[in-house]
Amino acid sequence: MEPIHRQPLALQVASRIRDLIATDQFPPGTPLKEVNLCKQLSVSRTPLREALKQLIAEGLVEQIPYRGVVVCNPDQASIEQMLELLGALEGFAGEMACLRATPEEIDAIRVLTQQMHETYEKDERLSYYKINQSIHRSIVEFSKNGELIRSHERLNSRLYRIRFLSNRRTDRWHTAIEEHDAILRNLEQREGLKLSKLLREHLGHTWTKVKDLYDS
Amino acid sequence: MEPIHRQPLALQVASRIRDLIATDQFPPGTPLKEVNLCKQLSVSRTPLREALKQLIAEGLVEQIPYRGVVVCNPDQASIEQMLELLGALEGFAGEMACLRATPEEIDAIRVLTQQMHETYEKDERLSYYKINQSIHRSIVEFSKNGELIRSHERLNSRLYRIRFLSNRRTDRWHTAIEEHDAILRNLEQREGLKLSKLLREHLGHTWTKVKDLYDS
DNA sequence: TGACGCAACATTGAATACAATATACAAAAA
DNA sequence: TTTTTGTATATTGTATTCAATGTTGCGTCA
Repeated sequence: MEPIHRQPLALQVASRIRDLIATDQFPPGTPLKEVNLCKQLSVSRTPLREALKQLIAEGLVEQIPYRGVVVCNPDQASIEQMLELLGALEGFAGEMACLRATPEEIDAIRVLTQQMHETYEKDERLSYYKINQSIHRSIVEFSKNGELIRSHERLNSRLYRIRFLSNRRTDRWHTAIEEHDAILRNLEQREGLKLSKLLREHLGHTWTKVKDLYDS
Repeated sequence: MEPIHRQPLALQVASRIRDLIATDQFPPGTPLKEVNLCKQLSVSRTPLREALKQLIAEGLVEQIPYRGVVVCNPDQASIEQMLELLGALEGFAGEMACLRATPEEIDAIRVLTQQMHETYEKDERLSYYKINQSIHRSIVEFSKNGELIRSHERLNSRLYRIRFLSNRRTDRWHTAIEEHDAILRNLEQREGLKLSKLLREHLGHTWTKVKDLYDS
């Protein structure tokens, strides 16, 4: 039987703060002062500090001894590196997915890609963003490699905010959808190497979008 | 001037425990009881708990609520997945290193590979193991992608123990060295794709070695 | 004799208290 | 006026205390 999963306070606190960062309620640079947060979340310092330790390990916040932790503000260079790595991870995941995904799983991607087209027609940016995330996450899942899935998840969560912001830009939207069509096609035909290349390029384009955002 | 880097107690404790796990002094399954460890390391429970939280995030130990944390004992499947991912990471790193490594850096790999040959002649297993680790770590560093370097470092540390144990086996030692020669050659000629393939295969062979160890 | 329940113990989870360190501001000296 | 230094205050780092939960073992009852 499926065991009951408990949720220690520290874990709950951690995911709450993660969300606050992802949704830009704690924008980069925000100092996370322990006593303040304790009051806001109504927990004591111990679980809060344990939660912060997690976020530090994830690279979402950084700590300076005796000076507290602040929300990370990755510079252009490290965002580029993160996206480069994300591309490598997704590319590899795609390669594995071509070997291991079931036909039903590929169907699911087909459905999502179709839905993505619909959001484009209706000009629904938020839905588009979420479906896009789903597709990428699904492909990674279909690699059937738990370690890869976790690594991708962690890195992706650090990029969530910045990609969300860059999603506002409307240029390249159409191209992105075409790329997704190509991704689907290559997955269907289990063309691992081509799919891998496509996914890496796809993420590369994301970087140029983000870069524009920064430069403007 | 170079600032003095402070090392909060929790960090020091974390790396100490990491070492104890890597060197098999805390073999898989060892329960890490807080009060015991506190006495052994002469720290109080708070920094110890924060250190454990880090190790949990790294996947080196696992926690069951109200029942403590134990050293992870990855099964064959997850070791295979970890090595698969490690291969992907190193493969990608090799590709990038071909683009970004300086001639001096490639020289360094040449020296290390030469030293590796010497350890083989002298039958020095431990030195061989360490030089091997250095080479792989260096290639990853030469990718000049900090995120990639950190991801690799973390995953590699989780595999340190198991690879150390499998290093005892003497078969395949010679082949491994030949592979390293090929790796060096392709790096020298900046053949990114070939190098990537080689590194992935190299890690794949590691998996068969580990698997033998488990099966026997 | 075996199973159930209760109680004592062990261990972790959370909160609070205390110590160490950094920062800011003001006062004094050059 | 500027620089320096000392002190007050805020904040994090660490230790200790208290509470909640899980486990074990013994005794009792069927």
